[in-house]
Amino acid sequence: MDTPERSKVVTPISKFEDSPVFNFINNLSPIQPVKSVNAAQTFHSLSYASITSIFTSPHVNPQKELRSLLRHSFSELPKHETSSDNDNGHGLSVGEVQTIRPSGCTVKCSLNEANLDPPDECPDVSSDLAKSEPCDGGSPNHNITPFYIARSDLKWDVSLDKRKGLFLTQVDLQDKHDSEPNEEELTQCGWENLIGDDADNLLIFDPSTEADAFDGPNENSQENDVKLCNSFPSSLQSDVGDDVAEGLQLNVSFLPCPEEMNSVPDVDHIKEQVEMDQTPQIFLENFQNHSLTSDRNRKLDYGFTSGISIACKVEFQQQRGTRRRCLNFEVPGVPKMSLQSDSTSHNLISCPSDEEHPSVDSHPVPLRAGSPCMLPGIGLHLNTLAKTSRDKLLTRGAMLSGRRLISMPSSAGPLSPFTGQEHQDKSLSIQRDLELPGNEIQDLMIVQNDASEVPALTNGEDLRPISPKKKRRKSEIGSESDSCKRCNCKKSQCLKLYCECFAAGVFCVEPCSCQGCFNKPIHQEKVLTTRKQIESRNPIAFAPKVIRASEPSCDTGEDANKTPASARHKRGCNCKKSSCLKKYCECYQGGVGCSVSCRCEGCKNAFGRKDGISLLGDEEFDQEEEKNACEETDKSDEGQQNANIQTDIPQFPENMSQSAPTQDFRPPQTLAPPVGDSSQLESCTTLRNCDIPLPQCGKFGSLGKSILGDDTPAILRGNRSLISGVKASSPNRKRVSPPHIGTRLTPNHKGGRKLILKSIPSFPSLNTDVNSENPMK
DNA sequence: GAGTTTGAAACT
DNA sequence: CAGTTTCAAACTC
Repeated sequence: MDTPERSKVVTPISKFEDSPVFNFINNLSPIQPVKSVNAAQTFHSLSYASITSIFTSPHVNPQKELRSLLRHSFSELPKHETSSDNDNGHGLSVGEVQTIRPSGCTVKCSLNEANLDPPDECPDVSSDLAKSEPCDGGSPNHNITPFYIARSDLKWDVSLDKRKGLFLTQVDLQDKHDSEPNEEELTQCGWENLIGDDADNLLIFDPSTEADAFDGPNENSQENDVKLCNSFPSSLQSDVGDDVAEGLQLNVSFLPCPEEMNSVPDVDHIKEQVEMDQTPQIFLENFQNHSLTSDRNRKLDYGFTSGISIACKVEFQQQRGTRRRCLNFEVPGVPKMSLQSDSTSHNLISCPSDEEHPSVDSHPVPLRAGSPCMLPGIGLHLNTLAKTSRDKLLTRGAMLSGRRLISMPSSAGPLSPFTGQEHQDKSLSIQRDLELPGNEIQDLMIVQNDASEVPALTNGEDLRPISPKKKRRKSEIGSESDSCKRCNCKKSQCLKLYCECFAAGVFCVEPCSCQGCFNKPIHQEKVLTTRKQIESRNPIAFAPKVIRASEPSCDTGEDANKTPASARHKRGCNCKKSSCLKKYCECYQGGVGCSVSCRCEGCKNAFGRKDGISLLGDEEFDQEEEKNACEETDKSDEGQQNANIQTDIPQFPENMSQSAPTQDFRPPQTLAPPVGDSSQLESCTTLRNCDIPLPQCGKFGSLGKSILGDDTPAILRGNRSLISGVKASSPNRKRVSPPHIGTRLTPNHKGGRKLILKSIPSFPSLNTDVNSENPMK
C-alpha cells in the first residue's frame, strides 16, 4: 500500500545532495568561534549547525529534534550565561547568544545551555563539556542540539507571535550592510553568498524590528535582506508579509530561490523551483500548505513555514536513520571521556556510516569516529521490526508519539503535512514526549532534552494515563512498524533485558509505562554499569537477536533471494507451547525461521521450521500475520471460519522460499548505502516504497549497511567466534552447529553464509573494536 | 481492562 | 549446567 506519495516525498530528498541547498551546506566553511557574542554570526552558526546536523547527525531523531526545538521556547530561556568560547574554535559554541535589538533590549538566546544544562544532580557537566575533546571526524565540538534549540526558538517565536523581541536584531546586519554593501553579489542568490561574510547578516532577522529597523538609518536593510535572501521563496514572502518573510528567511534561507522575489505567491512556481532544485518534497508541500493557510493562522504558518527547514531536517534525518535515544556506551578504544567530549560538542553519536557522508567530510560535522553506530531498536526491537507487516508500515506515517517519532522519519515529515496549527499541536505533542536529560547525557543521548521541562519523568514514571496495554495496542496498530516499542516494566527498573528498551539500547521515554525506570539519561551511570554487568555475563547480550545472512547480491552477486529464513535468531527459541507461531517465539517475532539452534517443540514456524521446512518471505510473513489477525478476529466474531486457522500451519511449498517476496524482506536498500550518503537517502526512499519493515528503513536506516555486513558489529562480523559465543552463551549452548545449515533455504546457504547482524546492536559490545564499528571507508 | 499464557532472562 | 524463579510481552477473555 505504499502510496506513490510516499515515494514522491522521499525521492526528492535522495537527490537533495545534488541540490544547491545541499551544496551550500556542504560547502559551508567551518563556523567561526563565537567568542564574542555576535548575534549575526551566531545565528549564522545556528543555521549552519542546524542544517548541518541534519546531514550529519544520524542519531538525532528529527522528531525529537522538533521536540527539543519546541521545547526550548524563549519562555524557558536558559539560566546559564556561560561564555561561548568553549567550542574549540568551531564556532558552534555552547553559550548564550545575545541578541541586540534596536531598542537596546537584549535577548539572550541559549544555544546550548538549555540542553547542556546539567541536571541539578550533575552540576559538573558543563565542565565536562568544556573539556570535551574534538571528535575524530569532522567537527567534533559542535553541539548541534543547541542550534536546534535556537532555531526552534526562532520558529516558535514567530509562530507564537512572540517573535518580536525574540529574534536577533538586524542591527549588526544593518551595520554590515552599511559598511559592506555587497548587494549585487548577494542578489545573485548564490549559496556561496550566504556563506560569505555577509552570510551572518543574511540569516539574521528580527521581526520585532521590522518597524524600527527599517525606519532606522538603514532603510535599505530590508531590501538588502530580501535580496540577500532571495533564496527564500517569493511566494512565502509575499504571502506572509515582509516582516515575517524576513523572519522566515532565517529558516528557509536554504530553500531554492525563486527567481522572482516579488512575484505573487505561486505554489506552482515554488513547486517548480523546488523540483528544479531537487529540493525535498517537503518544501513543496510545506509551501502548499502555507499557501492554503488562512490569514488567521498566518502566524502559526510562519512558524510552520519557518520550520520548513526543520521539517526538511527531519526528513533528512529520517532518511539517515535516527538513533536518537540510543545509548552511547563505552566502546573499546574510545574512552568514555572522549565520547563525552564529542558529545559535548555535538551531543551526537555518529554512526560510522555518517562519516562517510560526503557532506560531512568537508564540515565540522559532529562525527564520532569509532562511535558505535547505535541504532535504537536493536535486538528484539529490530527483530520486531523485521517482521513488521507492510500494512503496519504504512501506518507509521501517522504516528507521532514516542519513539516512533524517533525512529521513523515519516511521522513528522512530508508525509504528514499539516497546517500551522497542526504543526504547532503536533510539535507540542512531541514536546511532551521529551525526557529529561541526565548527567553526561551527551554520552547517552543523541539529542538532549530540556531537563527543566520534564520533572515528572525523572523517575521514569509514566506521565501518561494511558495504560500499558493501550499503548501496546497503539504501538501494535501504528508504531510497531517503527520498532518503537514501549516497555511496561514494573520490577526490572528497565535495567534488565526484560526491558525491551534497555535491551534495545535505548532510553525509556515518556510513552513507556515503566515504573521505577532507571533507563533514563539521568541514570546513565547505572545504566552503563548494568549494561556492563550484563555484557560480562553475555558479551552479546545486546547484540541483535536476529542474525541474517549477508546479502548475496552484495557479496557475490548471487541471486539476492532473501527470505526471513535466511536470518536466524542468534540463540534460537525455546518454545514449548506456542509452536513458534506466536510472538512468544522470538524467531517468529523476528520474522525468521527456527533453526537447529532452536530447542522449540512442535515447531511450526512459518518462516522456517527447525527442520528447515517451510519458509516465508516478507509477503508470506505479512500474510501470516494477517491470517493470524483474521483468525483472532474470526474467533472473536464468529469463530466460524476455522479453516483460516489452518493458515497458521505452514503449508509452504518449498519453492516459496524463493518466492519474490523474499527479496523484499531484506532490508537491503536501506542497508547498502552508508548513512548520510545520498545513496543512502535513496535507499531509504526505496525502503519506503518497499515492503521492508519500516524500522529498518527509518529508525535503522543506517542499519542497512550494517545488515549488509559492512557495518556489522565486530561482535558478529568477521568474528565467527562471537557467533559461536552466541550459541555458547545461549541456553542452547549444547547446540553448536550454525543456524540453518543444511536447510534448503536460500542460495545463501550454498556459498557458506556469512552471518551478519540483522541490526546493529544499539549497545555495541564493550569489547567491540571501535574501528570495527566503522568498517566503512 | 483484567487476567492468563508464554518464554526469555535471571537467579540458585 | 540444570532447574527454578522472575519478568514482561503476548495473548485471551
